[in-house]
Amino acid sequence: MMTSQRTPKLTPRGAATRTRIVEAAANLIREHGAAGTSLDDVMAASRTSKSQLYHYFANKDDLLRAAAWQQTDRTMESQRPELDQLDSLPALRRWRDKVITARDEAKDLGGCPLGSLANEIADGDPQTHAVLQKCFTAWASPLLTGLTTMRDQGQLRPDADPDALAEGIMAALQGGLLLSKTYRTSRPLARALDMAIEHVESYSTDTRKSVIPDQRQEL
Amino acid sequence: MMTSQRTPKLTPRGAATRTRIVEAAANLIREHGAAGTSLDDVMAASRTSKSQLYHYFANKDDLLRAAAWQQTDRTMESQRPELDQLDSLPALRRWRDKVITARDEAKDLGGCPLGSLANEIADGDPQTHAVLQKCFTAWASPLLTGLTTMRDQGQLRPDADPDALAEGIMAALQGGLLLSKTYRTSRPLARALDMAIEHVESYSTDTRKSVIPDQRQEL
DNA sequence: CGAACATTGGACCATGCAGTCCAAGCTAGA
DNA sequence: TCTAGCTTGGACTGCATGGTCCAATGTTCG
Repeated sequence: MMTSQRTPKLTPRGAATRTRIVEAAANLIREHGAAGTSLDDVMAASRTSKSQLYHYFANKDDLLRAAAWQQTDRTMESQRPELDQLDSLPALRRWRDKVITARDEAKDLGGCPLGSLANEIADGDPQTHAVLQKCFTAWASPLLTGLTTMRDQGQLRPDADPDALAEGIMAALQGGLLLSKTYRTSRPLARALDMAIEHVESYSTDTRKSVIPDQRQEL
Repeated sequence: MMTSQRTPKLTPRGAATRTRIVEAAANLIREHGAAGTSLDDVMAASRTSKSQLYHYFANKDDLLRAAAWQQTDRTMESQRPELDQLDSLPALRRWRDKVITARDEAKDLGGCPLGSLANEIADGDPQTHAVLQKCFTAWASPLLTGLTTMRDQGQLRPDADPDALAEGIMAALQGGLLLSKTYRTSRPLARALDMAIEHVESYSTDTRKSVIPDQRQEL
């Protein structure tokens, strides 16, 4: 009822097939985009038949939505455990490192699978559009939680807006991934994330490393 | 020879037709993406026939490349004159305002036409990929120039890296546009650009408004 | 004028695609 | 065991798409 329209009984075998389909679709979409992935491709990659696709999903859009969820889960999973404990500047930096490493390892695959989808789907089906929003929000949620904790614990000044900070980090992440995908280097992503984290740091109450670090040297 | 393979004579009439095609293609791509734009759509929108398309362009990819250039030109044009004078913090803020206003006005159209293309084309034809890189570089170039000037004039500390700063701003811009497209508000874009500009500001030598603005209030 | 050549119209083709349909196989519970 | 319904195979349809081809029509220039 969430991703599929009716919810047939779903025996173990059926559930396994459904999972195989979604994972295959998510992989293909990550590599070739939604428009570049045909149902025949999904069939081949998941060793299923057309009737199976349409047994478990209402249509291609429905499958796309399921794949988006899957991709979100997978992405977040790949950033754990760091993702779940983003409540200090060092923790943010560790997460940054993990994100960059992940990109390096999967460099041949495009940038952010969610970003690609969002760009591609943005118009079209409003239902799918809503799913994309939720995916982004889910992804950003640990960030928001961590930043809120930091502020409440006094690591960040009271006037720090966790919501704005989290959104800034997400934007840096997405933009960095896009540029990294285009230029085929992790450098843009690294710079963007550093920028975002320094931005958080500028709200830090720890004056030891508050901004204007070595301003002395050029006075 | 730049976008088209052979370069036939190109009489005034031919040049006009070619232009009509490219502009129509760029518009359609901005709205529906590259994959979502068919040659028939382009034909209809530009009032041309298929033989005309293939007379002026080798294939769809070739047309896509031409449209990317066109879109870059158009985007940069829409940000002038601010774009050409990004050599101070106030100038950067004026540019920011213009970018956000532009997005507000064309809210129904997707985010960054170049970003969408980059995301879509990233794999596929390496020639097209190269064009996308050049487009981004061209767009960022005024930014780089301005930041370099700022550093050389002493507005920014000597250890400021104009290249890194420019890339950070571009990432914020792209990511902000993507999120704004997804959430249908300019807020993410505004926040991302503010973050990037504050980042530049953190390298400012003007101590009057160097970061840690009103840290007093919570001590 | 007449010959190159740029330009245009539009029929045509092969292919790939999403989506439909029905009959056959499998499984679980009564 | 028997049956209801979950599960699967795969042929088939209708359509859109990128790309080809050729003949007709302008246009330029010697």
